[in-house]
Formats: sequence, structure tokens, C-alpha cells
Amino acid sequence: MATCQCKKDIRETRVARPQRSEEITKQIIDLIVDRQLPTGAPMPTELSLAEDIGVSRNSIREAVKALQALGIVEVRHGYGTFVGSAGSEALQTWLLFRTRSRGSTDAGRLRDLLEVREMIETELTSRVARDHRPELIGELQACVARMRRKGPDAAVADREFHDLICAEAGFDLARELTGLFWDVYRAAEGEMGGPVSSAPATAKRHQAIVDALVSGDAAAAAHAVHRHFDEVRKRAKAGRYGGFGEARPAVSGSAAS
Amino acid sequence: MATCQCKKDIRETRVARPQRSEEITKQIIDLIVDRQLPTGAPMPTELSLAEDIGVSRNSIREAVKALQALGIVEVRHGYGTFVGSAGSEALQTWLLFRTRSRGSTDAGRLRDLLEVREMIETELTSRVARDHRPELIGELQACVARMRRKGPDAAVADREFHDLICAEAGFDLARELTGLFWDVYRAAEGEMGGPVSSAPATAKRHQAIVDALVSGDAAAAAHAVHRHFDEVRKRAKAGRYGGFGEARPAVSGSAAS
DNA sequence: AGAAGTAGGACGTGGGACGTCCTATGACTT
DNA sequence: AAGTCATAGGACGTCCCACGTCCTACTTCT
Repeated sequence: MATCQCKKDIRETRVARPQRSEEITKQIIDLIVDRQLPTGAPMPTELSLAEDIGVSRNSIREAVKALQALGIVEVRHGYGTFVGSAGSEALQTWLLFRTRSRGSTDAGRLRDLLEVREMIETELTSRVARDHRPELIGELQACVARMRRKGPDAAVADREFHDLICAEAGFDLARELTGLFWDVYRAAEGEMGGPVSSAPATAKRHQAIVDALVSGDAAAAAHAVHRHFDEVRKRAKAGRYGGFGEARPAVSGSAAS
Repeated sequence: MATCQCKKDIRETRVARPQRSEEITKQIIDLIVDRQLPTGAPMPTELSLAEDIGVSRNSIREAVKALQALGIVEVRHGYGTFVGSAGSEALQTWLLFRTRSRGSTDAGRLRDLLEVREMIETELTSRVARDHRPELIGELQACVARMRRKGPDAAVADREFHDLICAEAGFDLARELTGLFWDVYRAAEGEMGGPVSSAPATAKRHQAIVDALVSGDAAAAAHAVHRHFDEVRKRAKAGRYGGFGEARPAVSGSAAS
């Protein structure tokens, strides 16, 4: 029916105390860590866990559900529960919700997402500019070429482009996070009805990044990335969802002398 | 008893198919989004949800548990379920697990954490250097002064220092992420038995950042942050847990010409 | 030996019961 | 009349048990 018939309000009093369920969750994690179970290793049965920990299967299941939501365990119906990889996919739900629930106004919901991506990718690209495999350039060029052709593949190429650079730097966490941000941005943008990108402009910005990488100039690379994000911001601003918040003017010439 | 008595292996075949439970989770999220329930708003009763969605309370509870793990809802025993803030605290479990389970070897488990923090804070500090409240400097100086005195408060001051800068930039997500990384790094470091920081050196590095902010030089600020992280890395390397992976030499002079 | 059938294990879902915790209401006291 | 205390009801927490579904591994048949 209605949300709630009682007089409850948004009062934030009395934070939730540590629950029994949380304790179970912790015990399960400790079990994984103590036994050094690698990703993919089979976990004890729900019934075993229930007996070992001394709670009902129901409680175990709820704890497992929480762990599953974080990607810490992976459950396969009829087969068993396994140690998960805790990959960034688990955070998609979290970040997507956060993105579309925060900021009651339409303005600037995606800004934060884009900013963090820009910060990470700027630094990452600078580092890659200093040191990378020679083959990387060719791979990036191929992506840019695909971007020039309109269609759904252009977006895929865009993602691959950024992922290639992030992967090159060798920091898994950074790579996964930028991928996550890309996916969530795309999802939120689509939901709010953002504008389609113009293929030529997008390809041009990416080409500039490749050129900077070829030259090996870290500052130029950072500059190119900033300009790429300026482009994205401009696109977003023109979208149906009212533009960004303009908390601070976007800086494009940061690392360029 | 043992982890599992059957012959299961690490086989990664057959990814888990979409579950009914996941569907329920999605419906609950949609309910929040559709009704535009703000953070802190009361959710329908578990029983109501069960009737509305047409499943048992058990299933609802499991879905809620998953949402709770992500901070999307907050449950208060005996009172009700409320819309959560999806704050970064929810990710602590995830990131901590990820940090201590990845990389079977001792070397370089914390590296990724530190690198991402460095990337975000470098960019953030650069921006703050260009534009910030005058009062910020005094607040930062106070933190540095507290850092000079040994004791548990030094660590608190350290965290506050970084949080002040991140908050100044105005990007909530970036701020929360760096805070999260700081907390997880600290927790993981403590667990592995890292070395204690030397108060004078730490304060000195932070002072350098403040000086750069005062001068308003973005490049100098970035440089100071890089040097600060070089210091942290050096400290970590000397710790009991075997040092980092050295995937790529740390770059300290990136934005400095 | 290879393929189909089968038994058992493990997770998924449902329903009910009872305990615990919290709040709001009303009675009582001052 | 105002404040305090007791109480009733609502809502979440935990548990038990049953049955369905899914998957694997073993057995059996060809």
C-alpha cells in the first residue's frame, strides 16, 4: 500500500546497532581469509556453516546474500557456494543507485562520476605516456577507427579505448573503477535521455590522446585527456537533463604549461 | 567440517543465471526511485513488500539484506526499514576483502589502493590550489600541527587533512572514495603489521602541500602530493609485509616541469 | 567405451511461529 | 496541567520444517 502509515519521519536518530547478522557475515569472511581460500574455491555448505556457527540456515542465507551482493561469494543453484572475486561489477548497483538518487535536482547528478573518471584517467594516461608497450598505439588506433563509424560499436570501441589505457598502467583497482564509472555513466545517461555523441568529434579527441602517447609527453597526455572530458561535459550539458552543476569551472589546461 | 568434501574445483564454468532474488532486489530499488523516496524515508513493511511483490517474507528479507549490504537501505530492529544513503562505508567490507584476498603473494597488496588515492588526490589538490577558501589554509595548518605530536591523534589529523582538501574541491564521490581508501589502507596496514609513521617526516610532507596551496601553483601542488605518496610508499616498503610489487617506478616529478 | 538414466546433494522458496526491540498511547503521579 | 511510567501494538530477527529446482556424479544400459 502506501509507503508507511505510521508517523515516522526522516529522523536520523539512533544509528543501527551492530546486529547478529553482521557478526555472521564477518565470521564467514574470516573463514575465507583464515583458510586462504582462493577465488573460485568451494565454500562449506549452508547447512555446515549453520552448524559450525551455531545459527539457523536462514541466518546463514541472509549473511550469504549480503556477501553475494558485494561479490565476495558466488552462489550457484544446486551446486554450491564459492569464493567470489569481489570484482567491480558488484558495485554497479550501488553506484547506479547513488547516482540516480543523490541530488534531488536534475542538475549535476553525473558530474561527480565524470570528475572522478577524469582524475584517474588523467593521471593514468600520464603514466602510460612515459612507459608503454609499442603495440598499444596500434590497438588504440584501431579503436579510434571504429569510433569514426557510427553505430553501437562506436560506444564499445570508446570503452575499450579507455580500458586499454587503464590496463596498460597495471593498476587493477584503478582500471576496474574507471570501467565501473564508464558503465554507470552510460547507464545513467541513457536513463535520463542524454544526447547521442557526435562520432567525428569523439574520434578527434581520442586521436589527440593517442598522439600525445606517441610523443611520450606526459603533460600533453594529461592535457589531451582533460580536453576529451571537456568535450564530454559539453555534450552532457546540452543534454535533456539540464546540464551540470558548475561547482567549479572545468579546468582544461592543468598540466599544460 | 572441511571446506567441502566433494570433488569440486575452481572450475569457473557456467556463470550464475539471473535469479529470482535479484529480480526482487531490482523491484525494491525501482520502488524507491519511482516514488522518489529521499534518504531516510520509511520503506514499506517487509510484509507489505511481500504481498505487493507476491513473494514470501523470506525472499524479501534476503533481498533487503543485499540492499543493506550496499547501504541502499537501512534497517532498524523493531522500527522499520529506511532508505539509505549509499555512502562509501558500505564498500569498506568489499574493498577490505578485496585488498587482503587479492595477490596471493605478500608483495604489493596495498599498492593499488595507494595508487588510486594518489591519482585522485593529486588532481584534487591541483584544483584546490587554483581556487579555495582562505580559511582552508588555517585549518590545514592546524592538522599539520597535530601531526607533529606523536600519538593516536596524529593519524586522525592525517585523515582530516586529506579529507579537508577533498571536501574543498566539492566532489562528493571523490571525497568519499579517498576517505574509503584511507580507512581501508589503514585497516589493512594494521592487520599486516605495517610500520609506524615517523611524525616529523609526515608533517613535513603535509606542510609542503600546504605551502603549494598557499602559492596557488597547481603544478607545485601536484608535485607535493606525489612526494607525499613517495614517502608513504617508502614507509610501506620498509614494513614487515615485504614491500610493494614495483610494477612501474613511482613517478614523483610528473606535473613539475 | 559411450550415452542415457538416476540418485543424491545443495541451493531456492514458502509458510508459520515466537522472540526482541522500538515507539506511541494512555494511565498515573506530582 | 505537566511530567513520568506502564502497556499494547507494530516491525524486524531468528528459527524450524517442508518442498521445489537445479546440478553433478554415479550407475546402468546399449
